Amino acid sequence: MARGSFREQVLRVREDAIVVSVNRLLAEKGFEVMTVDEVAADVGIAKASLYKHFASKEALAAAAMVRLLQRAADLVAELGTQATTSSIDRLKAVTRWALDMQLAGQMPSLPSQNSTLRAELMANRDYLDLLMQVSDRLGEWIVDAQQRGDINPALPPEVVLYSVYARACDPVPGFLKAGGQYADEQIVDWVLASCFDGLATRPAA
Amino acid sequence: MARGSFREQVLRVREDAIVVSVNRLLAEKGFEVMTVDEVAADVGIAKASLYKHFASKEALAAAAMVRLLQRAADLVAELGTQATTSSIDRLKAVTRWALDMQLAGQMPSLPSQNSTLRAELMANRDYLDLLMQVSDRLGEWIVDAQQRGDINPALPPEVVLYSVYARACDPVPGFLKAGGQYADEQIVDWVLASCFDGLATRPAA
DNA sequence: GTCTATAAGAGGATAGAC
DNA sequence: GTCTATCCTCTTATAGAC
Repeated sequence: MARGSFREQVLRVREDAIVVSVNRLLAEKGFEVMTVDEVAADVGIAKASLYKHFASKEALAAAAMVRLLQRAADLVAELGTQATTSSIDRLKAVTRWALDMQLAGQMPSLPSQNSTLRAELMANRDYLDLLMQVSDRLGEWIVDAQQRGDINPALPPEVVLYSVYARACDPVPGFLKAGGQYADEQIVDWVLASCFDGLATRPAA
Repeated sequence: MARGSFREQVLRVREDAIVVSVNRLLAEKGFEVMTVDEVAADVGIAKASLYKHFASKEALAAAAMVRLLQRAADLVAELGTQATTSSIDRLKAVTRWALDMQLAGQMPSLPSQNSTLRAELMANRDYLDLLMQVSDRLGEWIVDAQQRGDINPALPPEVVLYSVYARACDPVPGFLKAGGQYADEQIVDWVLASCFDGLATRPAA
């Protein structure tokens, strides 16, 4: 990918700073509560300047979501190169990454409910392409893990895939962190364990 | 509890109709996207009349949340009378109820993020009392189930409690229902299984 | 492309008649 | 308590100078 002229590079850096701010604010307040004024203030530029870079508040948020999915796709690609890592461990690694992001306040909350953002995302080719790319790869790992006996074959791969995605907006880590008595790593371990091993006691192998 | 005069009974019925509408709209769109105009239109009265019953949009939503918690408390109390039901089965029954409510479009989405509603709820005694009442009872069952070897004793009861609560806003059932190829009961069974037994294969007992 | 200033409109809340 | 009509704030988005 060509870097373009110096001006274009400056532009990309600025837009990246905007998207980083949007990502953080989305994680903190969600799309509806976040205002464009806040974004402008956080970035340190005038609101009108924001609209020179992004056509709407939805486009602003969509850019953050695409960036997030790009990071997920990068992680998935990297895990795919590690021939020694099993599918189940790859799935756990992705889930752990999502939980880490969430606890670091960098996981924008997905709009599962009615929202103008949802409509924008469903019409965004970059977003949909990345989502499918990641989902396909995770789907392969899930099926492989089921064949190897590491994931319950009674569950449709769809159920497993959605369960992994759902960790990104799981309120449990936030509740535990709000309590203030556990370290982030401890929280992630517990949530990971409850997700893959369940709440019930495991029978002896 | 006294029923009061006829006028007061009519009032209660009307307010209940309002709260039912609010509950459904909260489940459908969430607090931020829901508008008071929509509520008024759905109930079939003027917006100003709504404000004779409830002081604000937050109070409106809080009433719906209190009603939801009241139902949860009723269910928990009823389960508590069934001496033959084990703690783990009681916990599963509560979780199943939450999933049923969600699939029926009657589970208002909890405001885990920044929201004026959250502040209102944290100042609402009815809400907090009910929440503590339900949490205490669920907590007892969790500890008992751990002692009986039905719930993983390595998990703090807090983690288990939050995991049960989190099923109320789990996006997985909604995703599966949106796919349209599974019956509601099937979806609930899968989500329940993944919650208590985990995604990983269970070793032979 | 960045700014200041402002348009345009949605949505929460209320006035006042009945 | 219910209505119609209105107020007013907040927020998205843009106009126009530089």
